[in-house]
Amino acid sequence: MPELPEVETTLRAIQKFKNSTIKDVKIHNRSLRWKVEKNFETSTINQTIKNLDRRAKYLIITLKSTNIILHLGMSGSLRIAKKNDNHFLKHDHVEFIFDKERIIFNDPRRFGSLHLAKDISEHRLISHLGPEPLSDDFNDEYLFAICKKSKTNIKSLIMNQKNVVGIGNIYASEALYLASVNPNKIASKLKKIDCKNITDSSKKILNAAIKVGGTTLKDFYSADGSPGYFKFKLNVYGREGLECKKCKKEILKININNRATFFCKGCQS
DNA sequence: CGAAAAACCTGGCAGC
DNA sequence: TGCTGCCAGGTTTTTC
Repeated sequence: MPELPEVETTLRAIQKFKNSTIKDVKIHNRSLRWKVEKNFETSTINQTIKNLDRRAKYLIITLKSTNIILHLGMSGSLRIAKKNDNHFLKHDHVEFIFDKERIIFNDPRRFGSLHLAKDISEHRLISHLGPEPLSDDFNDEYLFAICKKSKTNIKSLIMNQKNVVGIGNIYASEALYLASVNPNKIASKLKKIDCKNITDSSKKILNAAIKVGGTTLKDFYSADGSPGYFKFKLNVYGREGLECKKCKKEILKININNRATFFCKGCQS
């Protein structure tokens, strides 16, 4: 479900818990992507949240003596409920309970994860990650240097979190469409101007998606319950067989690395 | 070594 | 209705 804009939307919805104290933690199912460690509850209960942040698609909740690293995986979401509202949904795996409210982690496919880490940047899930796509570090010079020495296609390259974080399957197709670059193009054959178009387009598409609360395809809702509206602005994703909004040619669907990939055969030839 | 494929899970939907 | 097979927004691990 969540790529960078959806995680960012979720972060903004739970920012209000800064300076709140976690009164209780209930874990109904520890079997997420990895087993939640045994001391998770004792390390987090009665701790005050000092800060909430995002790195790549990870939510970072900083407590006094440790950090919670939360990943939503493919199908995870957070929702905020009143403390006394006992409405329980299937796949509600973890509850963080505060004075008056609860944050509930729901994840049907259980690809999400929860970890504790004293030092975030040293953690094995974080340490190898590339630059944030919205930062100045993700620019044409940087991307061009990586592309030059890569034999893989450009879509796989920008989805590889070692190269740049936060771009998943939907926004990879969308960014390359906006940049007029064919997703199957071998990275080393790209010109500098292509890289400039790709970095610019990525930032543009991610910012636009964040602005409207992410993309709701099936089941993404922000923690405050509102849906993402970006699906109405998708240019190629899920539009196979329809005509391109720019050149009127057909939008095609192909497989790259076993992932659905959409592009216009006119403007991305 | 890098790149491709399999693996982790469940649910929804198309087709029979 | 119910079964089967395929597909799904991510990332690590295994295989080639």
